[in-house]
Amino acid sequence: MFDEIDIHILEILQEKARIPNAEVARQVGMAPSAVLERIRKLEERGIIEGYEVRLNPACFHQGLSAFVQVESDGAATARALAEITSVQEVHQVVGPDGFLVKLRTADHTTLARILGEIRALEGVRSIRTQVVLETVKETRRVDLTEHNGNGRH
Amino acid sequence: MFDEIDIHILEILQEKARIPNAEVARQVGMAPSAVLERIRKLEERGIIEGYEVRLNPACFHQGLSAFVQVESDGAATARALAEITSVQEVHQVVGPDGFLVKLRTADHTTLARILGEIRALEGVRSIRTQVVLETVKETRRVDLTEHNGNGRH
DNA sequence: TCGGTAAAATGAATAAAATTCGTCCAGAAA
DNA sequence: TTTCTGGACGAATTTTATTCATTTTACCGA
Repeated sequence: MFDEIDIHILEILQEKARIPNAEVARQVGMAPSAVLERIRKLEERGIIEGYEVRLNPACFHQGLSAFVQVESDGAATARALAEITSVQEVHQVVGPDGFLVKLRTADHTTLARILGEIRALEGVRSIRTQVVLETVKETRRVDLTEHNGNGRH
Repeated sequence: MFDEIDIHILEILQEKARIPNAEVARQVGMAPSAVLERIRKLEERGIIEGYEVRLNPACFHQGLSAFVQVESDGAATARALAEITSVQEVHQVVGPDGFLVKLRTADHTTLARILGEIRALEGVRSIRTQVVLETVKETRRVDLTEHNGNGRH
């Protein structure tokens, strides 16, 4: 699927995605055109899903996070949850709780409103909310260190 | 803090962070140099925290997600949790559960090992694990639509 | 071992973008 | 009104992106 050079490129992009391709080429010691070709193929294969800017949520009145256990079944509920803009994540989990939802809102008032919305969704039997006091770690980085050794995948 | 043009720029970058600055300038109808200056200031002010590539976790043997409620107190536990590479998120939550941890591993075997590690951490009284069957939504995008009206912030 | 073949890397050439900087304009302050 | 300040502009220059013909590399079968 990919080799060590691809991994190296991905590591660089994972750190700073908006650096010029020529700089990536310099760091991996290859011609820019070759690196460009590799990145394109990684994109085509769906290994690279996209590039995004990481914003400081606190700057946008989005400082309050919460997790909600939604006891419900059925994909309809999941879809309805996913449509709420404050909802950042919806995971179907094993067990009676059904879905685990991650929220991000401005304040407690907004949180209360969103929780009301969720409770009112069809199929929702009960919810249990956990408000986040402090986020100690929050990354989405994929661990690439394991992939350095093997050539193919 | 920022105006509508900044919001517009951030919306564009949130969609596709690796597009050329000249293209951003075209879309917002300004000179590339002015857009560059704005982006720099957004970075300096910490509004833009960085740029990252979004990888497909399934391509890196990271297809299994789980949430773990770690009943514990003390920042030491949080720090220890954060150091585990499989741990993607550590949130201190209100209530007896202490910390909510998000994991990403290759398979059930690795998950079991990591859970053992967490259980063995000093100060951890009990853990409760929820394995993710399916992720319906997973985004980190900040909702910028609310910020279109007001000039200052 | 020896071609033969396909995928990938190179490097040159050109188009495009990034970056710098002097200048200008508008609004705030004196 | 005058001065000051912060952006925006646009020209000039450096750097990159992108394409493509050529070369290299790796692998396979005879």
